[in-house]
Amino acid sequence: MNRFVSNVTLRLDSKGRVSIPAHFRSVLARDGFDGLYCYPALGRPAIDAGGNALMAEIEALIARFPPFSEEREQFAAALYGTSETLKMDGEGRVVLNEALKTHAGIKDAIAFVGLGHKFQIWEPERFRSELAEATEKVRALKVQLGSRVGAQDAPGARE
Amino acid sequence: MNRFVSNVTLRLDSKGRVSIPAHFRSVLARDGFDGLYCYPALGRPAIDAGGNALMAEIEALIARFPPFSEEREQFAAALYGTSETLKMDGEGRVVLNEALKTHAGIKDAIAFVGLGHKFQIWEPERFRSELAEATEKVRALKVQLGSRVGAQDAPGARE
DNA sequence: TGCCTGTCCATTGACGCCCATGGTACCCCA
DNA sequence: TGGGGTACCATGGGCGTCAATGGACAGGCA
Repeated sequence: MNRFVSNVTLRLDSKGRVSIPAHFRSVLARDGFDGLYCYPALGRPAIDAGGNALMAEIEALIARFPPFSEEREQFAAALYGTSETLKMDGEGRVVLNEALKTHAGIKDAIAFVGLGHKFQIWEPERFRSELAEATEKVRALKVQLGSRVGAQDAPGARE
Repeated sequence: MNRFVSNVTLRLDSKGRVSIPAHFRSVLARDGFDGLYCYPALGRPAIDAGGNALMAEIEALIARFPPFSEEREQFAAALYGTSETLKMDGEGRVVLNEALKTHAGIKDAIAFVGLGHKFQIWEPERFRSELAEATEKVRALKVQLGSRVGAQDAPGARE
């Protein structure tokens, strides 16, 4: 498995350290990345985190804009400029800096949320409400898809 | 046979483990997936479960949205973020985490229900009533189809 | 000198892995 | 066709390992 899936919430200790879930660590290791690449998520109170796959995706995103264009500069600043590469200690823990914690409103606990090629770091309470909202949207889309099936293409069976 | 069919109900042991029905296991093995990919079913108190085929379906759903778009992030959180890849022990058993059990209202027994390319995990009592309702719908639909069959094609298997 | 950071070790509780058992359905052979 | 044997499957339980967490200790920088 080379995707980040599932979610867990872990606590920060008195020194501000937090364990990266073992499952996520193994994905990072398979990805060949030592440490944790992360930056404040755009437009939401969370932190994007991952390894080489995430970095490559960002690079591809920025490369779509012509060199020296204003968009490119802005994207580069917003993503690269705010990125950090956190070191992991021998037990697989990291410490977030103040900027990241402030952005996500993190105090003493963290929700790790797998998103496939990357994962996000949330303040647990905020994640709960975000998840409720997201679930509602997915359900709405499912209904929409369901109404198209039969009239249009129907790839494999569907619930 | 590479489809999940039929239904059985099995019991959880004192450690919370439950055997995946041997027939389902063999389908998973043929699918080349080690373990069990699963997530809370949308809009119903059940758990969707399967292997690579199911994961590919989720991936396709998310891939419809551009990277870093808000929709994609939310969908990924709702789908990947609530997914689990459960490990199977040497005897083909898994243990469900609390989130999944709560969602489906599972206590000490499980109904495994084949749905073709995936299967669902239900609390047995709830499944009985769900099945009764579904049977009624199918009967109604069959009448409807009967008038169309011959004029139309019947698309792939469906729940 | 004092604090922050990185490294190392200890604890404990959960989980993975292994072996054992009982029951059942199927098969083979008389 | 019936009886015995066998193989597979669901289930139970023991035990070792690993993950999450807490804390001690040694540099390095201000």
